[in-house]
Amino acid sequence: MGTTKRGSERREDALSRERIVDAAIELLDEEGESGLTFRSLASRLATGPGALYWHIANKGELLVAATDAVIARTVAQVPAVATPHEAIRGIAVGVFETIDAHPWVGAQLSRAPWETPTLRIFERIGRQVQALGVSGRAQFTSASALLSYIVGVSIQNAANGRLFEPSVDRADFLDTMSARWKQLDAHEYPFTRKVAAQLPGHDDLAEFLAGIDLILAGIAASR
Amino acid sequence: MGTTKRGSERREDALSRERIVDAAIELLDEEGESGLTFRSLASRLATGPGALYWHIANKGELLVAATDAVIARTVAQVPAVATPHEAIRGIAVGVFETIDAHPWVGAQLSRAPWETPTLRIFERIGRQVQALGVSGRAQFTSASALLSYIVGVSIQNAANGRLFEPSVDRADFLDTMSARWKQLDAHEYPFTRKVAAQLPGHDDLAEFLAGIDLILAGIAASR
DNA sequence: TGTTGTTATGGAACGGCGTTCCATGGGCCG
DNA sequence: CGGCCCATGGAACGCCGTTCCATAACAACA
Repeated sequence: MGTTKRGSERREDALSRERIVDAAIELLDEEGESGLTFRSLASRLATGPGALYWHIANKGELLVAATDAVIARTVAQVPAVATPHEAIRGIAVGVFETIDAHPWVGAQLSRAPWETPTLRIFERIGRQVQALGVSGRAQFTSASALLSYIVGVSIQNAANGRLFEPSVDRADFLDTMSARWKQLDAHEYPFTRKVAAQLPGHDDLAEFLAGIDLILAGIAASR
Repeated sequence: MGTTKRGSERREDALSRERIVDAAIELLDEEGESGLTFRSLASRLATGPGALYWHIANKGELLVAATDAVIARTVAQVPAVATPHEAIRGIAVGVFETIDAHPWVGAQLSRAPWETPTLRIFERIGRQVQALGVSGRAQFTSASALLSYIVGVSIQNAANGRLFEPSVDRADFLDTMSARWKQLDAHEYPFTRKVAAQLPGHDDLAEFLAGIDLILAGIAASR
């Protein structure tokens, strides 16, 4: 692996771990997860696949690095607010929107759990859980329940967006889904059929935050 | 695609969608997600890769079918209990244990959301939410919050199990993780470092159920 | 400035993947 | 018995991640 050393200026177009990771993020955002290959990445950087391996061990490491770069930016941008409750909502919204904008981040978070990206989120949540006054052992429980919920819902949400072509807009998508649910077997899926009617006009982010409030209410009730 | 027709008995070793899916499940359980290839599957069924495509459109469909078979078995085996609260815990435990035993099921659930397997779980949860007395619009919110939490935590848990070789046992795993967390930067990760001490002796399933109770407490509080 | 050794590059090649193609065989119906 | 369609399975295509290695760029020293 390469450690670019010395203050001396190497060639202008020199590769570096950072340049590679940035290009990978661009590629993932533009072409989706399947658009990132060592060949496409190399061609974007005007080099060959072999050269990349001097800076990065394998594709897994590349994906972790790309995810970490994106998540680090996210947690850094969460606005400071007055109450822990609001702060947790802020983190939740940040993660939700990040994964919505970069669906590959979600997939990566569940594929490689408890890597640095996950820990960044966990840490931010944990501090606020502490600030809520949750006692010792319950801090871990509360923080990891929130983490799992936030990441879990965000992934589901982002995956939904890719169920149909990007051209299909949100209202049409919900209508299609609702119609499909209504055609399910009446005996096997009574509940799903009933709530299908609620699907159009459904606000994912609001629903998500309502879930956060549910969990926070639970934490408060059992404090 | 093939529709095996007629009551007549075809050759003894005839392929069928069902035989293929069963063999795929075996392969996934024994060799993990990367162990399932059309070639390995064909050789287990003593045929060639091309023959499989008569019964199954592509690998995605195969994975959905395999996941659905496993999840269907799971929801069918959830024991009947007295209260909706207990019933939801029962479903949660069933899903948790299924994904723990078949980690590939978890990956698949988040990759292809709102396919039949997810709907099966959603339906069971929804009925119990209804039985809890949750009112109209809140039913959807509550059921999908529970679904996301249950699937999200189960996936994280199963992924943890694959972080190290299967030979490493659970206590060693938690010790290693705890040690790693304690070495994080003191200024950037104060919370994570503090709860690292709680990691050994940590009971994932109990923690998971505690989170369920948190959410149910929240649902009850806001009913 | 010339020489030497390390750092870094990038093209070629390897094995394996999902998928497609197509020549062939088994079983039913006229 | 002959024709036909369902079903089979092996070969081939184009891609992937990764490895290998010849060689270019650069730093240090004579």
